[in-house]
Amino acid sequence: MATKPGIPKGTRDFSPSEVAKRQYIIGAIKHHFETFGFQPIETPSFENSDTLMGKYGEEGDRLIFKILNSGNFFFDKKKLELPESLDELLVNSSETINKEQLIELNKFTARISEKALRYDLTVPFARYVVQHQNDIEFPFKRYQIQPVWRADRPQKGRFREFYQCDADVVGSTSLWQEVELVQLYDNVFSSLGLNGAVIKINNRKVLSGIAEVIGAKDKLIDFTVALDKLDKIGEDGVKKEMLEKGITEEAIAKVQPLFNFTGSISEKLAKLEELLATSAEGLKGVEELRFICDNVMAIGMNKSELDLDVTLARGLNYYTGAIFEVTAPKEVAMGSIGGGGRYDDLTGIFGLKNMSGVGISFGLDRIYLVLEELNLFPDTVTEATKVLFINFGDKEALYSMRAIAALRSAGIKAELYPDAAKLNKQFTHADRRGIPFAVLCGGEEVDTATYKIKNLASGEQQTVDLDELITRLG
RNA sequence: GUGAUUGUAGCUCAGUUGGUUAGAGCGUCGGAUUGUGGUUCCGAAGGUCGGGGGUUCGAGACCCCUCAUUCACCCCA
Repeated sequence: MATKPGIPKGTRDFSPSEVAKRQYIIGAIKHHFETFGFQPIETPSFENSDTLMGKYGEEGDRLIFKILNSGNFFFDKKKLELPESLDELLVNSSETINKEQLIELNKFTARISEKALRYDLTVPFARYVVQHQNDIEFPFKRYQIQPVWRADRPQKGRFREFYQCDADVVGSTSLWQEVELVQLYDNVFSSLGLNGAVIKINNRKVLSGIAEVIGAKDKLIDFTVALDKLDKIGEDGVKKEMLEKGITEEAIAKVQPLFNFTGSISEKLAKLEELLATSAEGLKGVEELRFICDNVMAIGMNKSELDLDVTLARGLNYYTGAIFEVTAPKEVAMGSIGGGGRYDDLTGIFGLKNMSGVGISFGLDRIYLVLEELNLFPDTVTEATKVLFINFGDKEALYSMRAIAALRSAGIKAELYPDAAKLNKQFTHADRRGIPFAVLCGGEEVDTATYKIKNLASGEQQTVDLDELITRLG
């Protein structure tokens, strides 16, 4: 029985035109990564589970695709033995799992699954840096464009297999890196023809400072997660959530200016400086932001905008300094198309201390959707074959093939229809492929050493010799 | 993990309070048309109505279970 064709949920097939457009974006990103001095690395699709587990929080661990041991490993009886404490879960699946059982389950899982699919590019990069530290010249600027996998429940714009395009610098705490990364964002988006991408910047130290000032230092995560939703659920919604999380009304009142945070970047910085006057860490964050923003503005931007956004709180788990996020121009409601930040202890989890990293990431899929919506893909991106030779039979095909070889040497994409099918069918094929020219070589043309070239858009056709044919298609 | 949504031809979808042989458009294939396509006309093939169970004289339609799908939340790119 034939199996019904299908692919796992959250995965996608890409058609030739989709691949062409994706390659166009990747090409632009790669080009600018390289002009900024980043070098490519690649890491395996799957890592040892130990490398990945516990690096993304409880939620993250759940979303890691685990690979079942294969081959002889799978039949190791000792490894397959299920702990007694889990028996009741097998019998009664509605039973909720308790903490001890969870630990047992994790141990069991670790025995039958020793490898897992890469969840992001940052952790494998950290592993790479530590493992190859003797061979790396620091500061190390690397870029990496590879797919990652998450056992998420897919929805609009979210997949279980998707590409990340990351550029990171490790081994330097200089804020000039942050300045450069803003420029890198600007260059890539500007070269893709995207006007008005907003590069938002914030600083983790500022967020910590705010939490310190309001006396809710232990609730930093709750506070920033709530604040991050400002443009989504509004001022009242955020306040309500903060109250629910146990942040006092008094504390919220202290940061009232943050709920209506407008003005130029320097005005915003002044406001923050005032607000954070009692927090040394907060003031440090303001200084960092000022350095980055002042220098970016002094150098100048292309077609993007820079904005200071205190509601930016993404990736709090590891960011320690600058936080970046890029949103699409306002006219397309697409949200984030890139993000990044600085993490002071990138490699600590693998035993290499004092190695600061800062990096950014491009959201390929969303950039694709934005360019599509704004009709910014150049027509040439999807152009494939330039000319199709109509097949009249083997004798004529041989004659055509000689011309095709000459055209290909001249760098022109040319091909022969493989079968001597009805002309009707061959022309239809050319149309559907979007091939702009057809060449007819029948008995007459072979005898006179000529070629009949037809422009499929206009319908015009002319009989020419080989040199003229190459000129016209070149 | 939570809450919804939708499953009918290769694709997009109709299908009336439950009623005889489940339809359309597009696509595919053939023909008009073996030296001229993208637009015309004619014809054909293509269905376990997601799966299982139930109600009924009768189920694509109603009920239960299950699987899949899409969307939102959580989280994230």
